Amino acid sequence: MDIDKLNWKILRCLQENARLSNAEIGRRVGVSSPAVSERIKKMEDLGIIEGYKTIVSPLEVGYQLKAIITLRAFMGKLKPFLEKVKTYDEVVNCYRITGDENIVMEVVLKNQKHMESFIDQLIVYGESKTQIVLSDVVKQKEIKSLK
Amino acid sequence: MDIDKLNWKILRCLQENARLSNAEIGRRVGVSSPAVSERIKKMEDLGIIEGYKTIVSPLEVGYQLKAIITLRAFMGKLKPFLEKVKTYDEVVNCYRITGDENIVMEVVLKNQKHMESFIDQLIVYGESKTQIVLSDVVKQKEIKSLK
DNA sequence: TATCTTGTGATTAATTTTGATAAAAATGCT
DNA sequence: AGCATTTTTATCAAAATTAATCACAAGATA
Repeated sequence: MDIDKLNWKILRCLQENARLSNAEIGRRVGVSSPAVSERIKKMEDLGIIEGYKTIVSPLEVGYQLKAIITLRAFMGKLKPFLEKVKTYDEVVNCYRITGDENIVMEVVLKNQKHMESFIDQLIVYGESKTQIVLSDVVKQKEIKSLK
Repeated sequence: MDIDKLNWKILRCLQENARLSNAEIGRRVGVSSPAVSERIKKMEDLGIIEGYKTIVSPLEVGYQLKAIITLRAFMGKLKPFLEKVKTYDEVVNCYRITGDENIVMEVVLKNQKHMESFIDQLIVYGESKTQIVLSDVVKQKEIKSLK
């Protein structure tokens, strides 16, 4: 598909605020609202748009800590972990990666005690390394059109 | 603020699909749409809701690679980097962390050449370590109410 | 020329917003 | 505790806005 200038303009609006109305987007990008609606639907169908998420502040809802945890899985333990990780409420992002470690996760935790018990759960799957997040430098930045 | 059962129900809807109408959310959680509207506005004002983002597929728009890059900043180079990183289109997430490395970033890249030139830019700020993302195991999972 | 795509404008249905009112919860006083 | 007052928050209804759908026109494609 051709993801043209107009679609990028629409995507820029939607990435910045997914709850904008089609009419408002249309006003901003200079096209009618049915056109916006149709283009959004098509981008959804094509998988360009994967979804619309609300960003909830972990701090405001009681998660005092954020951490990056990497895991070097034991022999035969990677696959079981890939299944198990989906059930952890604490894990907001998890990637399989190349290199020494197999997994990197972003997790939210209530407090030190919660962190301790969470890390304890990982022991059976491999060696984990925890790095506490001090601050968000860049958060959920939009994806830009490439030249 | 009391983030009660009803607000969590609303947040669950919004995290799953930020573009649901207030009326539809109201139907699902059993209140009128003005009630939903008012509660959402209050959660926005209080910073519980940080925003509404559209998730764009990096692959579908031409970014073939995703990577996790950590940076161990040179003496005096951390602060300049924290400013510079905001200007990088490739960086979709960036955290300052504890431990050996100071920074962990999630980046999207067009190809190997692009990766090479991006990593080259980092050399002046510190030692970087790059891990290619093989797959998303868990992506942007919603934040749950804690018991 | 014929066909396919995509935007516009119009119509109708649905939604949001606003203000008025009522119910519920919290607060204060005896 | 018991009761009245205040505050908060929900509902309802009307008006304004928006979304979905349609026919049709303008370009692009074959």
